[in-house]
Amino acid sequence: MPELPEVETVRAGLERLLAGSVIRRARARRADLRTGIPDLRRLDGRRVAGVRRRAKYLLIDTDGPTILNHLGMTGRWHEPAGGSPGLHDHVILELADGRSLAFNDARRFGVFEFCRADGGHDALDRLGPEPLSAAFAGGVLRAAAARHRRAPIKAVIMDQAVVVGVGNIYAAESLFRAGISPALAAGRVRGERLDRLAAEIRAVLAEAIAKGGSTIDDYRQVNGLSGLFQNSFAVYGRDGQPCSACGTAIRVRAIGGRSSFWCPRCQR
DNA sequence: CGAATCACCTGATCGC
DNA sequence: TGCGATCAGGTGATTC
Repeated sequence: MPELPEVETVRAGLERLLAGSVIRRARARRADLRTGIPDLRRLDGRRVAGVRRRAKYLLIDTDGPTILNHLGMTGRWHEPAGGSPGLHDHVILELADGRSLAFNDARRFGVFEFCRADGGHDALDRLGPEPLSAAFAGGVLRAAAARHRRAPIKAVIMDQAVVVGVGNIYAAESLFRAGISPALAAGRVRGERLDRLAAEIRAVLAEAIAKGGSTIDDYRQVNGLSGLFQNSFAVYGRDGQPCSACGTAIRVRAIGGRSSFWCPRCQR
């Protein structure tokens, strides 16, 4: 579900709601999600310093532990109606001012753990550069394509060890903008085209953040609103519809086990 | 080693 | 209307 733009939008919303607030009582309503949930009593009485993002992970800093949270496919943060938890509200943060926040995750592919304040955690150790940082320089995709030359280019840009934050939607959209077929072996994409692809990844992610992410089904901002970028999709979910650039029908096929949408004329 | 497949879990949707 | 099959935005373990 949530890729970098959605996680960044949730980060901003959580920051607005939580920064400076004191957690009166934090509790998990089940023992685990994708991984075990630690004893959240360590958060009781702690003040939230801020909310950061690394890749698709949220890091919620307090004057005690730092929370490491991944939204998985269906994770959402929201303020429960009437303050009482609903179906799939797995973690409840009751704040000293009377508000409460819930982490809801129907499929339980999410993560709710602690990590070191410096970000030390197994899940964070092998992540590639942030796509919107200077570390995502020209050579990153060239090196990755050389290393994974037989893999489809779409699988390479979705590999979180290569560059973080790109999931199935933004992989499809950035490949369309770069004019590259998602199934093309990475080793057969010329260096200049990889540089163009890196630029399009940055552009599409930045545009999507500006629109509050993409809402297909589950994803919501913390304030409950949908994102808007789904209205800007060129190919994702548009199989059979005419390409906005050339009119050719958009196609869909599984690549690397994921549905992949592309224009067979614009993308080679 | 790299690349492909499977497994985790619930819910929405589709075809019959 | 009912029901089983299929699929969904992610990630990590396993298999080839």
